[in-house]
Amino acid sequence: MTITRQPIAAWSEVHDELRSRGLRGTPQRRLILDVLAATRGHVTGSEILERCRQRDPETTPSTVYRTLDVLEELGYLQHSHGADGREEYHVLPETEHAHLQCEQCGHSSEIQPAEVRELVQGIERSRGFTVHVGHLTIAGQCAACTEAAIDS
Amino acid sequence: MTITRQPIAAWSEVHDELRSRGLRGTPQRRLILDVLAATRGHVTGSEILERCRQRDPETTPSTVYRTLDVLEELGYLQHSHGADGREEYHVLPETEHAHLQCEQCGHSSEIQPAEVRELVQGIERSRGFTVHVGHLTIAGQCAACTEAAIDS
DNA sequence: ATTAATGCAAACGGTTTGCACTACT
DNA sequence: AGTAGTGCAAACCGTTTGCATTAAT
Repeated sequence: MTITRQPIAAWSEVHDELRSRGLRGTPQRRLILDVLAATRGHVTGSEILERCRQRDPETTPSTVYRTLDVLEELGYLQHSHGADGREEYHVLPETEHAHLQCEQCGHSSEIQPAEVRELVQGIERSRGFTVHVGHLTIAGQCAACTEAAIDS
Repeated sequence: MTITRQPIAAWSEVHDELRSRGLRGTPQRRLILDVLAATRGHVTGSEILERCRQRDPETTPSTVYRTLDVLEELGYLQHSHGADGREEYHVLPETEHAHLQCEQCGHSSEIQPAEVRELVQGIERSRGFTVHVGHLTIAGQCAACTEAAIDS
């Protein structure tokens, strides 16, 4: 017997959730939700736009960005900024995590909160500053690029 | 007797340094260097532009940004991205440090490397990832804004 | 004389806006 | 019918670029 987990995010329900809040379900939003359902981790706004356009070339930036705003207000997304300064959306309810972004190759990987807990707690204790772990991006050079640099 | 420390950055010498590298000293660059000399910590590119314009309204964006590029190449500046995604220049040779940026009020304060050393070393050990501490911005809510939120 | 740097003006890229129109409820 | 959402087109903002001109060496 195979144990199948629930899909991490119940994106199919979000559409209904919208309506129950007096907002509206539209084909455009359904498409955006579909794209998000097929997305893991983090994406930029323009990436979402592009993926929507692959499926429906008519997709408009304003609609996408406005919908992302709504979804963030409802708590389905969170955004932060990557090392290049672009808006980066985090698809929830994945565990909140920080990012490690290589400035050489641009690759971005996740760090679990446990790995940064000490830091976070230290800052919260000493500064009274509440850290948004999901908004934390640590830039630098990844192992692969470091090796490549040594080899050359 | 008063002990006066050397100015942290020898900005007055940078102009000469430029020339000794075959680059050129110009009044525009001198102005930018003056502005930088009067700057502590971090500034965005557009802030530098604005400050230059206060002194010389003729200042042109391209000149400023190009000069900042040059200065960064020479190692006098470093840039990262704030929580709002804008380019943030760090004036050196201040000690390299990370930033704490409040998403409510926008205020940004510095964290010394010592405070993040454990984190940094942990990541470097476990991931082989070289962290650029000077590029690290931790977002969240500062003590003042947290209090304000509680009071209301 | 050489060539780096400037200033202009235009383009960029991602994102946001105003507004008339459409379509969900 | 009422109002949320759409699409368009234009604006936005910080930043970047090409190119002819200027000026530092």
